[in-house]
Parts: sequence; C-alpha cells; structure tokens
Amino acid sequence: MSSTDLPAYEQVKAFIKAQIHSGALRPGDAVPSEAALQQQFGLSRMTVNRAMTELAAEGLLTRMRGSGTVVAQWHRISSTLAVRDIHEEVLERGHRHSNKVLTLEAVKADAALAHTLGLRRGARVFHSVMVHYEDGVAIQLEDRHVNPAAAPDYLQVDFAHTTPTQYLFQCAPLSEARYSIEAALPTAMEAAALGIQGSQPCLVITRCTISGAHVASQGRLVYPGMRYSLQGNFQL
Amino acid sequence: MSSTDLPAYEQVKAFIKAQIHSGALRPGDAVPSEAALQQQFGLSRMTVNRAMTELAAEGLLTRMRGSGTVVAQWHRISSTLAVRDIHEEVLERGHRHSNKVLTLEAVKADAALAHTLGLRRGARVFHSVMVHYEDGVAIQLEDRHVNPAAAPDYLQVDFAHTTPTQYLFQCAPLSEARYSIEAALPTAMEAAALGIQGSQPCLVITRCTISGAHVASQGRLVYPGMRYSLQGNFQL
DNA sequence: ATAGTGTAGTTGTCTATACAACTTGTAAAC
DNA sequence: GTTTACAAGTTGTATAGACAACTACACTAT
Repeated sequence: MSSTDLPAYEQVKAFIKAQIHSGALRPGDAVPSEAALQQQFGLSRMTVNRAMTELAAEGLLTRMRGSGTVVAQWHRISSTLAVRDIHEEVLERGHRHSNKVLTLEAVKADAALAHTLGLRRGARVFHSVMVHYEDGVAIQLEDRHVNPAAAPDYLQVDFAHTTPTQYLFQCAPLSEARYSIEAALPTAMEAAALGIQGSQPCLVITRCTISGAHVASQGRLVYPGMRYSLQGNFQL
Repeated sequence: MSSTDLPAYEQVKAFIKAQIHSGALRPGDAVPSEAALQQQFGLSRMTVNRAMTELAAEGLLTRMRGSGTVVAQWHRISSTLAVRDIHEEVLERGHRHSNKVLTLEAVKADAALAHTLGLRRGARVFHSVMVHYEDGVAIQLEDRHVNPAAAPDYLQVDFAHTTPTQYLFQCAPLSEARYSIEAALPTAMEAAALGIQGSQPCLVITRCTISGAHVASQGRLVYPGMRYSLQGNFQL
C-alpha cells in the first residue's frame, strides 16, 4: 500500500499481468505459487490468493488444486456485452429516440415458434413489430414474439412511452439469454420499414431471453449495415 | 457446506441471484448488508464479502462504500468472447481446416493504415491475405496488416502449418484489442476468393490488436453471411 | 518391472479480527 | 435557518491461522 495507492492485491495482479504482457510468462508457463509470492511481496496468503483467484476468474490464469497455476492457453477476454434498451442507448449518445409501432397483435404460434418458446403449436402468443429511430433515422427494426405467460398485458402496453425491452425487464427479470449475430438481407417488408434498399446488408441479431422457467420472448433485431456496427474493446 | 456440496460463498451468491431472477429484488433495490447476511447464514463476514464482491464483479450488483449494495441497473452479462484461432475453432467442431495464402508481401502504409498502426506514412508493413476453409468450404477471408515491430519475421512464416493468429500470439502477447462487427458486402476480390456472389451479405469483423506499446496488427475478417454466425449464451 | 504408499507441495475454503474509508442522518452549535 | 460535528452503519482491505482436497513424485514392497 505504500508504493502506490493501489491495494496490495491489485499490485500483485498488475505484477502478474505485466509479466504476461511482456512475454516473460507465456501461455502454459507456470506461475509462482502463492507461497512464493507471499514471501516475495511480504503479504499474507489470503491477499495473494485473492489476486490469483481474480486473475483466474478473468480468464488469464488456470489454477489446479494440488498442481499449481499456469498462464491460460486462450486469452479469453470478457467483453461485457450488455443486453440493454435501445432507448437508453440512443439517449446516451446524446440523440433523440422515437419509434413507430407497425404491428401489435396476438397470433397462433407455428411449429418453429412454439418450439423456441416452449409452447404447444397453435398456442396464443403476442407479436409486435416496430421501428426505432435515432434523430429521425431508422436504426433498428424489432420483430418480437412474446410468451403470454411472461407478460400477460403485453398488448395493452403503450409503446410510445416505453419499449418492449424495458417492459419485459420489468415484468420478467432476465435470467439467461441466447443470441446469434449474422449478416443477412432484409425481407421486403423490413427494407420498406427501414427505408433502405432490399439489397443492402443488415446486421441481424436473433435473441431469445429466458426468465426463470419460461422462455420469455424471441426477438429479431435488424440493423441497417451502413448505419450501425457493434463495437467493443477488450483490455486485459 | 453441509446442505449441498456448494461452498458457502456460492450458496450466498445463489441466494441473491435467485432473488434477482424471481423478481423479488429488482434493479435499484437495496440488497441486505453483509452484516445482515452474516447473521442470516451464520457465516463470517469475509465469506459473505467474497460472495457480494464477486456478484459485483460479475455486474449484478453495484456496491458503494458507506452507502450499501443495490441491484445493478442493467444486467450486464459478461459474455466471454474469445480471441481465438480459427484453426482450433474448426478442429473443435470436428472438421478439417485448411487455408490458401493469396498474398504475402511488404507494402508501404497509406495514411489510414499508418494511423491505426501508429507508424509514419509510407512505413514498411506486412500484408497478408488468405482464405480459410472448413472441410473445403470457404468460411473466412483474412486480410491482415502487421506491424513489423511486433513480428519481424512475418513474411518468413510458413502458413501451411500455422495461422497468423497463432503466430502473433506467440511473438506478441496480447494486451488489448478493439473490434467492430458489421454487415457489409464483400469487395469483388473478396467475393471471388470466397466463392460467393458479390451481392451476398457478409459479417465483417475488423479487429485491432495491441501488444504492450505497439499496435501489433489490424485485420479484416470477412465471413460469408450464409455460412457463419456468431453465437453466444449468457447465464446469470 | 510393477503396484502401492506416503509425503511434500499446491490450491480451495472458512474463520475471527482489525482498521480504514466513506455515507448518511442526527444532534448540537452558531 | 445554517453550518458543523458526531455517531452509526456500510463496504474495502489486510492478517494469521486452520483444515480440506488434490497432485505429483519419490520410495518401498512385492
């Protein structure tokens, strides 16, 4: 604690990270044991243990009881991908968000939809299609099917004041999600709604959210490729 | 430790998670203090502290010294997105990987490239273009520019036996990366190399890896949209 | 040679305690 | 009323010790 203002366990973490970054420790190499680091830094074992445990949780190290600690083979970098509301996202960029509801109805599930939602074929499900605008420019088409068990009042929601993501967060807390990101051409209907050419590639995110025992909803989010990209940044 | 085989701190974590999943605790709600949980579970404070600290690190809770702990506002889910080698990825799916090198040369950096690599305009950089196949089907086109400072012998590498990702991992340990995922049409050259129509949308990942002080490389990875999708799965 | 045993070393977890740093609300002083 | 001071409550960090679970290796007995 004396040399810098960093806590001791952070200093140990930084020491190990630096050795990995510099190449002094390479994937597969053995890392000094807790006892060795304890002596070297003059710390208690618990403090060293916290440092190493956290580095292992971050994916930089692989630890095995009885055998030791080695530098992890794949640098798994935990990029925090937030499942968040597009309304908030647009506001955060300092822009204005608006949306237009194209469809809001109850339909009967076909075989595929029934399967993903965990319902019987022909079961009643809610269906909504809307376009989201950022400063008046169409940025996302959201085509969503919702399990009535998770959100019974979905059809009564006023989507001028809230968004499906926001509403579903409220009434069906998220416990798990599966997503798939792909590049595809929009359907004719989607292209028209987004105001783009049917030949313009789009980023399509298919997302399935699970809340407790139910599959709460399944959504297809279509982003015009020229106007949107997913960005991220890892730091070890 | 008696009720199940889970460690005590994991049981506390599970308890809090369950309350969040069930909706008993909603974003913004206050979570019982460590002292309260300590009494409730009959554990030492350090054990409860570990549970809460880990949940905060996972993004489920927000803690503030002096004030308390609340359920985090957005469920940030840390999806571990691995920067990994396509060779291993294909093998893991039980398929055969092969590749074809189209270009391997030294070029002079133009303004944009010099800027991203942190070099002077006209500086010598390495450039490689290759196609990766999964069981003979083209699955990725890799167009990469490499900083000679990070990998001086890049042009001498035999890419029949290794891949750029693998080689760069070896000689320039990764410390940071930036990526951008977008949907775009391939260039005519890229479409030809991948054996697809120029009108077929592709998933394009632009990735910039940083190793210590250098920007090690900048790559453009083009995946045919019909043959590839990024998938993920979050679990709280 | 082979199989079994034991031991040293390593990580995983838990405890009880201590102090520091910070927030918040209340009470006192002005 | 406003400001200041204080106290209670909360989280952050660190320590020393303890035992459990497991691995790897050397050694012994067969």
